[in-house]
Amino acid sequence: MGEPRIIELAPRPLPKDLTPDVFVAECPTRRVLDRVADKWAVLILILLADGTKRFNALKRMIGGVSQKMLSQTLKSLERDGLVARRAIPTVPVTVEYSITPLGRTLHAAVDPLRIWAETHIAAVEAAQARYDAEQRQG
Amino acid sequence: MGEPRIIELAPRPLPKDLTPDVFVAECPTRRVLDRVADKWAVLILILLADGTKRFNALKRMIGGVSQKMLSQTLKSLERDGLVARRAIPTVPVTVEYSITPLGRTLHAAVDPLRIWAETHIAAVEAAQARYDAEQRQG
DNA sequence: GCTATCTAGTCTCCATCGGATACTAGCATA
DNA sequence: TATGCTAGTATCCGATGGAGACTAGATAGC
Repeated sequence: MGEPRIIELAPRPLPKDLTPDVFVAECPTRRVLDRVADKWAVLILILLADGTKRFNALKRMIGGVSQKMLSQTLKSLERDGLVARRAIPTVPVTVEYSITPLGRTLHAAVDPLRIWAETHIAAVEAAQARYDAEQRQG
Repeated sequence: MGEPRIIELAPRPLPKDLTPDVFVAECPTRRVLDRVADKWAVLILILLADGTKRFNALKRMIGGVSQKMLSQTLKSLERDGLVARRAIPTVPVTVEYSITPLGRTLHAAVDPLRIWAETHIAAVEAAQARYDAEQRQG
């Protein structure tokens, strides 16, 4: 239990061919997609793209995130090379998280998701209302 | 347990202001982002954007998906108005799933994620190897 | 002097989530 | 008669995620 899963070196079955394919469960790209299609990762990346932030600042800005998930997600993002962690030996110690160049390329792919949610929210809620009404009398 | 969670009409606290903000846990846009930043939803949308498909076809194409998650995710996507379900009364019954116009707008926002995973996989794996090596020697 | 507070987490407990497996119906095929 | 097809559902159990207590070491307040 001292070892969080992300530290474990998972046995990595080599892909049969060299074409990356997210639809193959064992493909490394699929593992990356699994990690990246994650609400906390998306929210953290969007915030850090806007500037370096400290742990508790992120915690305050992301409504509903637990310390455990924030800590876990940041560690994964750091391992994936998307986020950089810098500990400053003050008392108490402060830790700064910033986005890396690689992380910035992912942010470009991820921010449209936030935009989409914010612009199409009305259409989604309308669809849900329609669906629920049909279910009740259907 | 007969009622899956997506059917429940969750008590929906009204947002204090009218600005959608995914960082607020109670904001409807956040709920949408939570649903949409999901690996199965992403993979299903990408496949259906390419053409109408049947349940078992999707199951075969998406490596590692369980029937339960496929069925649940399709139902959610249908409720959100992103996917249309058509049951054809053959024997045995066949069911066709297709993407809606709204779903197509989301697909445009989601496909870059797949592209990103497939193009940056090498950089991510390199970062992971670097991180793991550092961890081992402290 | 004693207590509270700040930081960035970790630890433990528990509810929920997701995966594996078995099962359903009704007809076609071997 | 047994087997397979369809599109799921029911059930069990392990993995995941959230709530809250707890850690260190220095500082500020009473």
